[in-house]
Amino acid sequence: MPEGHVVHRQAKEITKLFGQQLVHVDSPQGRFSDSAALVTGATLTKATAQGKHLFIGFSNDLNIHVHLGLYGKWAFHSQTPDPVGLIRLRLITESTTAELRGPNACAIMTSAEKKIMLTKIGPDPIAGNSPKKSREKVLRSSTAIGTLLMDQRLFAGVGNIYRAEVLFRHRVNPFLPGRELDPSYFDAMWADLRILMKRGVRTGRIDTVRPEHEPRSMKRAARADRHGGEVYVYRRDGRECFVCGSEIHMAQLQGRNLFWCPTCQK
DNA sequence: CCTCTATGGCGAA
DNA sequence: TCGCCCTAGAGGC
Repeated sequence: MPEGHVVHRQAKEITKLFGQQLVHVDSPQGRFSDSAALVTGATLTKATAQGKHLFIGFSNDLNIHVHLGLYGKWAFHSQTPDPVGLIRLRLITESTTAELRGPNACAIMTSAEKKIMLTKIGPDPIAGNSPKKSREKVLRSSTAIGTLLMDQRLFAGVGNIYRAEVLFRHRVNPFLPGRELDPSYFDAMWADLRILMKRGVRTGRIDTVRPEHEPRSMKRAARADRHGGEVYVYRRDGRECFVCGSEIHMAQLQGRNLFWCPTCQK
């Protein structure tokens, strides 16, 4: 259940474990069997990420496109375990096995098809893509900035946690229409997303709390919310804001839970 | 054991 | 806006 930083980590991991090797590809579950047959035995060249999309490239110009959605998961093993549960896709060498369960998307595509898909995904802060077009669209839009931040054509790889946290860190109200956002705030938030998400790629967790706001009562080693890091507002509804002490609020926005501090983010 | 929830996104209505 | 995809952990009984 990843945001973009996790997918970038997985791309690096798959490249490290399988890159430039002949890989056996199969689908114990069966749903990917026909496609797996098209790449099994070929050399896996490199895995790359754009936003939350993963592309696993093979020497025969085919790619496996994976999107984990809410439930998808990769598991890596140093042996080949007997398949347990529904495994959509396996990558197997003599020394390593990767198992993919529950992805939203898992499909074969040519490099030409991959290229078309990439044009639809939008700029990724981790990849260092230019936010110019996103900036123009956001600053013209009547849609709430909290909704725009979840639009993968504008902010590829940003998910519900980074959305809530970047808005808090810049004290921006989630319901503010994009066109009422001061342009300097767009630039500051994009730059901040780059920092936060690249840190997430390194550490594998989402940490957004500045040192001066860290709650004193908690030992550093003991801190870590359920998502694996320490945050200001995500899933902290009903608890005290680290900055002002107000109660963190939660509301539904476009079917997703939104968290913010009504005092800090007026 | 059961129910609820989730870091996502698609397509139908 | 809703249902669905489809998995696993948390929490209640």
